[in-house]
Amino acid sequence: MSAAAEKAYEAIYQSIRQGVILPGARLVERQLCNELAISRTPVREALRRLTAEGLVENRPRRGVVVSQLSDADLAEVFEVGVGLESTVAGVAARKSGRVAQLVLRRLLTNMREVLAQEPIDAASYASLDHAFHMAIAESTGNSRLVTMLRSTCDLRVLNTAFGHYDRAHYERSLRQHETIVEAIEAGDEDWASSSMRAHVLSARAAGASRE
Amino acid sequence: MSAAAEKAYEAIYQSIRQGVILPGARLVERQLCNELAISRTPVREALRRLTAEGLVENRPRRGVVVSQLSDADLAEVFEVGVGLESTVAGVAARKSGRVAQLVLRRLLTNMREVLAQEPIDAASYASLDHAFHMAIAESTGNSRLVTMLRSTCDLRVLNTAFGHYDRAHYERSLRQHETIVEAIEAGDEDWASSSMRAHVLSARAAGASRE
DNA sequence: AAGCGAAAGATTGTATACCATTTGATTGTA
DNA sequence: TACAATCAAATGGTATACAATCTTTCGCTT
Repeated sequence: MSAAAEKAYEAIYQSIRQGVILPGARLVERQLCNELAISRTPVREALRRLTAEGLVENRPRRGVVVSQLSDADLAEVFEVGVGLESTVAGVAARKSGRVAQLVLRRLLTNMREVLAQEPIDAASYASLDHAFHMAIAESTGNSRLVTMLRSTCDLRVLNTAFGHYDRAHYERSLRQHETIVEAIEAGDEDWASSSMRAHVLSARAAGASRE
Repeated sequence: MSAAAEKAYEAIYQSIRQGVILPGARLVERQLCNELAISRTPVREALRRLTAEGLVENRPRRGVVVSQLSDADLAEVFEVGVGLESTVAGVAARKSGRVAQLVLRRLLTNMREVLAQEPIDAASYASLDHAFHMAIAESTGNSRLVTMLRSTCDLRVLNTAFGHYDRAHYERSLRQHETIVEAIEAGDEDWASSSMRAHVLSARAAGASRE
């Protein structure tokens, strides 16, 4: 994907991630063309890529809309996440190198700083959490795991989940992250895998408790 | 994706799946247009979708080629597959319905028929194996699991793996399939998950033994 | 003869024009 | 007033034309 198409993808992607475009909003091709000063072809290409990644949905002949995460969708994401994340953590324990582990440590430090504030900046924590999980995935050196995790470990998912977190939830989340890093550094596959599994399941439980 | 684009996608997809177009082959847009009697726009759309799914690779300004599965790729696929497939089987044990289970039984019967022949038709078995794993994924009702499994449970992967199977390997594979179905029918999540995990790991071992 | 370079051809990337379908409004009728 | 039919505007789908870049080939120089 090159120049114009990449530009369109980045622009739309960031707009969705940062909430400039809200879920349910319709994306009109010609409108995006005007805003980005490019033609429809690369815009369409970007939209198709976003469709493949699940950020938008394509209703044939009716345009694309930013996808909403229904409760059913969240359930699906967690169902996938439990298995995928624990696999990722296990592989990371076997394969991650020293530099990747330093990145994880750095992210833990940043998370602690966010939780030291009052009130807690949920968006910042979500962003760090996302970076944390993706960093673990990247440390496996398995590009397929990275790609798959990207679609489940979505910032919108995290923001939705964290929307109902209280301070205790955040602090538990941080402690779990610390444990996961410890397990990875120890190279203990089972420990890493299990603690990640527990982490995801507790996040699901915290999210579900709002119902 | 509609009409022409869908037609292009199906045509190219099937050509790759059925080996009409071999890995490494270059796909030239205008050429595909002539064969399919449509314009470049839908052809390009199909190619981008195939790129997203990993069947082809896109070298900017240099066209797309059918992706080759290197040994490293196979290792990645199995690394993902071990976790993903066992998750899928576990969910299927919890959620799959009667009709889905009948489909699985039917596939087992077909596999037995293929193995009753001499020599074994590897392509037929690979096709059934693919259908079997996808059927389990679909029985979970989780569209994200289905999408993800599609990219790991690729026919080319299976054909590569089965390329070195002997009769004993095939028969072991069938027995494992039978066990998995039994576990799913029993609604036993752990059993289904574990037996699927064992199944994938033994397939990996059988493939690796050729080195 | 071998190697380098430039030009021509091929191919992808982008823009735009045209067609088909959907959507929404307007008008006429019950 | 409510409803339906029809027409117009909007919008996505497709085709094609143009631009940028890569590849190959042919010719020149050493």
